[in-house]
Amino acid sequence: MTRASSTRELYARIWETVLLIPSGRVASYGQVADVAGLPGRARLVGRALGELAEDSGVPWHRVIGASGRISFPAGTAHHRLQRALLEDEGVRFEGGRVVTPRWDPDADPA
DNA sequence: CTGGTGACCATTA
DNA sequence: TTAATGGCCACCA
Repeated sequence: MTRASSTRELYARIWETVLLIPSGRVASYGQVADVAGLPGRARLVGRALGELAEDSGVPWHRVIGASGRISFPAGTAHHRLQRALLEDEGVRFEGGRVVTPRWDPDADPA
């Protein structure tokens, strides 16, 4: 495998990982980083998602903070959109926190 | 080059 | 429970 990964390649790897998250499930930025083979690089995940085009098909909304909270400030359009998309998939919230179980990459490889 | 910023996170207090 | 701290590091002025 290639070792000298460019930032673009790392982004691609992150997007591929996010694509694996099943509908109705959520994963944290750090979790995505781990699965993508980039432990400790949670911030890179957020950066990679910010580069996505609207029609990318990557389910960016299934990625939330480790605390179970949406990372966009409450009240923003981004925040409302992400929450709406998740609720449409059956993800439940309680007190601004996701209570639906996290994605388990081992149990749900695809 | 330096310094600030941030869709983060685990730890500590 | 919240707040501060240190680590992470790509990107930008």
